[in-house]
Formats: sequence, C-alpha cells, structure tokens
Amino acid sequence: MKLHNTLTKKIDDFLPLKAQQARLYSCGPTVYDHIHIGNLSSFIVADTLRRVLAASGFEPRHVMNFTDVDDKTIARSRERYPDVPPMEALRRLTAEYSRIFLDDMRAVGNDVAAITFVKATDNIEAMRQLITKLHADGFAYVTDDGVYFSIEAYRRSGKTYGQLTEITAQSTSEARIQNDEYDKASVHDFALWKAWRAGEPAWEFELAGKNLKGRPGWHVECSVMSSGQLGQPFDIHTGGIDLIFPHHENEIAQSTAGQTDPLYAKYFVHNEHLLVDGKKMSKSLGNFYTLKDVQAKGFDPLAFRLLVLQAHYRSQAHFSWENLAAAQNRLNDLRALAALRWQPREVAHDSGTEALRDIPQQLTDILANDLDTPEALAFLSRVATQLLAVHIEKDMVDHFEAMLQGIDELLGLELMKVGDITAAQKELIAGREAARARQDWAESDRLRDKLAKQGVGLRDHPHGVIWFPQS
RNA sequence: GGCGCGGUGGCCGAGGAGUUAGGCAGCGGUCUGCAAAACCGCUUACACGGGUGCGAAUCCCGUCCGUGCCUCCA
Repeated sequence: MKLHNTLTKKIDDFLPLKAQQARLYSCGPTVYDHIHIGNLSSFIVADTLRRVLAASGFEPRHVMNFTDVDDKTIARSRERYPDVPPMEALRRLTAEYSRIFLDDMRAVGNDVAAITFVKATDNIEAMRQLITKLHADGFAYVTDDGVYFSIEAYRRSGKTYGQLTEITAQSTSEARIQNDEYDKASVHDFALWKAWRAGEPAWEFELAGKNLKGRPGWHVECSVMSSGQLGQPFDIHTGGIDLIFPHHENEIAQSTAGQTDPLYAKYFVHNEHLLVDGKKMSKSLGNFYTLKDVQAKGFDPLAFRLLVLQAHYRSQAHFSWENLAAAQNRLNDLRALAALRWQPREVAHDSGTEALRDIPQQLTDILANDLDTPEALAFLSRVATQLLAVHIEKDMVDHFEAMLQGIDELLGLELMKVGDITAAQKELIAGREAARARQDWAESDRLRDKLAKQGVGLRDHPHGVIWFPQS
C-alpha cells in the first residue's frame, strides 16, 4: 500500500507502527449545521482509505471526532435555544446535527459502523490533563483570556514547528498579524483553553492556582482524542488540505512538546477541495450545497460518492449538476451489472469464473497505489461493459456475488443492495414475452412502459430479455 | 507578499517521453417488430512561446490563465 504523506511530500510505502494494525484518525465535523458536500467528500476519502487498508491485509482502527464545542457550535446553540442553560443548548444542538451528520454519512456509503466516534465534550478531563502537563513543562502560559501554547518554547526544546508546511516570517500574512487581537506572546501561538465569557458553556479548570473556568481550544481536542483512542504515535491522520495549517501543525506541536518521541502520526493524508463552479464552496458565492440539495434534485447520494471517487483525492474535483448526472448514469450502469445476479442465463457458456474472483484483488491492487480511485473505476467500467455483453450463467452466480461483495467492500457502492424485482413484475415481463411471441406489439410496448414506470428497464437479447433498475 | 497545485477532445476527468484511459453528450452505421443495450466508424485532445531528445501532451525554462493555503474552512 502506497500513500502520499504530507510529512515527507512523497508517496511512501505504508508501514504500520505496530504489526499489521492501521490506526487512523480523521478530523470530523463541527456539528453546528448540515455539513456541505465538500466536507462529505473528505469523509468519503477517509472511508475509502480504511476500506483499502482492510483489503490490503491491515487491521484498521478508525477514529473520528465530533467537534461539539467551539465558537460556531456555541453561537448557534445560543441562537437556537436562547432560553435554556448554555450547556444544555449546546448539547441539544450538537446532538441534532451529529445525528444528521451520521445520516448523511450512511447515505453516501460511508460505513459508520467501522468508525469509533468520540465527542470533544466527553474528553474534557484528558484535555485539562494535557494542558496542565504542557504548562508544567513550560510549553503553555496563562493569560487573561485563556491558556496559550508557546511556539517559541517548543522550538527551543529542539523541535520543528511547521513539519507539514513551511512557516516563515514572510509566509505570515499581514492580515493575520493585524488581526492578532488576542493576548498572545507571538502571532503563531494558539489557544489551548479559552476563558469563560458570559452566556457560554464552561467547564471548571484550575491551573497554577488560578480558576480558569472555560472551554478547550479546537486543536487540543483532536490531539487528546486521537492519542486517547489510538495511542501515540499512531499511523495515519487524515483531513482536508485546509487543515494542514494551522490545525495539524498545532496538533503535532501540542502532542509532541516535551515528549521523547517526536512523532505524533506517521502519515498525514490530505485531500484536495471539491470545487463548485471552479471555486471553493462558500456561502457568500452561493455555490454552497448540502446532500439535501443533491437529493432534492433527484440524484442518488451514491452518485455523489461516485463523482468524488472519479477524481483522485489529491486533485481538485469539480462539482456540477452536469457532472453529477454523468456519475448517476455511471452508477445506473453498475447497478444494471449488479442486477444480473437475479437473472443468470441457463445456458452454459465457457466464460472464466476465475476471472470474476480475481476482480476484487485487481481493484485492491489499483487502489493500493495511493488510492487510485479513478483508475479503479475505469477498470470497473471495463469489467461492467464486458459482463453486460455476455451476462452470467447459472453456475457463476456465487462467484459473481462474491465479486460484487468485494467491490462493495472496497468502494462502498452498495451494489449488493440491488434487489430482485417482484413476482408481479416478473409476470409482466413474462406477459410481454408472450405478447412478443404472438407479435402483439401494442401489448408488448404497453407492458414495457408499465415496467419502466416502476423503475424496471428492459433489454432484449438474442438469448432472452434482461431487466435492470432504472432511475 | 510567502508556500502549493493545476491548465487534456462538445462536457467531465485519468495518464504522463513512442503503444485505445474511462464516463457523459453528439453524428453516421450494423442489429432489433419498435426501443434499449451492444458493436463499428466519426467529431483528427493535451494553454502559449522557447529549449533538450531520434521522438514531448508527457522533461526543462519562461509567459498567460485558473485555483488553494497563509483568518477555528473538509
């Protein structure tokens, strides 16, 4: 298995730290609103990575967090529930959007059962402990508005701040320097803990004899939850490229300050952004979509998954309705392939069952090359074209189903969910065949139209009619 | 200003020095009761200018254009 590692800026062989384990941490959603399809694309990549690791013989352990306390969740919860205590308002809001998030995840084929989810608010004690330790070791300082991490102290200890991306004086924008309104010693220093402000939820915290009631900073949440669940160092950390700086740099700094082992995570895998109309999604540009919008236009969420997988994760994919329609057509084609398992040919014809059995392995090999999903789909399309031309015979069904199962495990396309048609629909098909036999074309076409309305398309072949799901 | 990534046929999108990517759409044809599918053919792709190669879409330099990070944004 090869993966592009932001730490080395190269495609590296994946060599796990412990035996065959693949410990994977993905920065999860901030649960204050519906996530957008760009967020979702990131999670589709992480899900696919876990699938490919598993197929490549590793034992993945995949952890994802819910950021359920931060500026946005707090602001939104106060708007939505102005009359309940802040902590309860926060809990209600984040519970609601966590649930919606999981629904979206499942809809696009991400296997949430394979992920261990952790909530920031369930890990406050561990955060307090880490901050206390950082403070005791001289890497954190207390100010009026919270506790900050000192990058200067980190650098003095001999470690590098900026392992993922170069950080220099010139690379710091004027805007950042000018907007440096907080009580920090240096521009890059970041909050580990934020002091309480009226109306906000808060947790008790005593540090160096001072009462520091407040809440954790964003970066410390991920540091604590990743190592708490996976140990440190762990194998792979994933996220969108926008998280490289400052989020992941800060995680590395916090987690390795004062540690003898300078490694936080061995591999950092970052996915590029999904562009809409050639631009990054943003509310102000009006190119901001959620999965609800995709569904409202009649598209299958799995068509969106296919759209994401059609592009390599390190390139900017383009979302457009036209592009999504193409992906939907491709999905329909794959479903037509899957439907063959309910209608095998009686006639034996000598097509190799061995070939079918090898397909998941061939897909795995392609995907193990830095998650080459576009090539994998191209391969799959060639397979589909070939099989749809010859169909499958009765004694190949087991192998065929094993192949579909393997494809689903790798790509999450849920082809095994393509069910059989009803007995009534089978009768309609038989009735049409009878009508055709007596050359009653009007009746034949009527039955075909009726089936089409029920989502069943037909193709007449020399060796018989086959049906396929039609959306 | 600093650090990246990219510009491929009507659209989308891989690949990446000589060999058909793939998807979507269009046109012509074969087949078919009709359709769908399939198959065959066509629409002669790699931003521009230089350079290095026997050979460049693929490497190098430059230009233009797009895009991202440098703001708690996946």
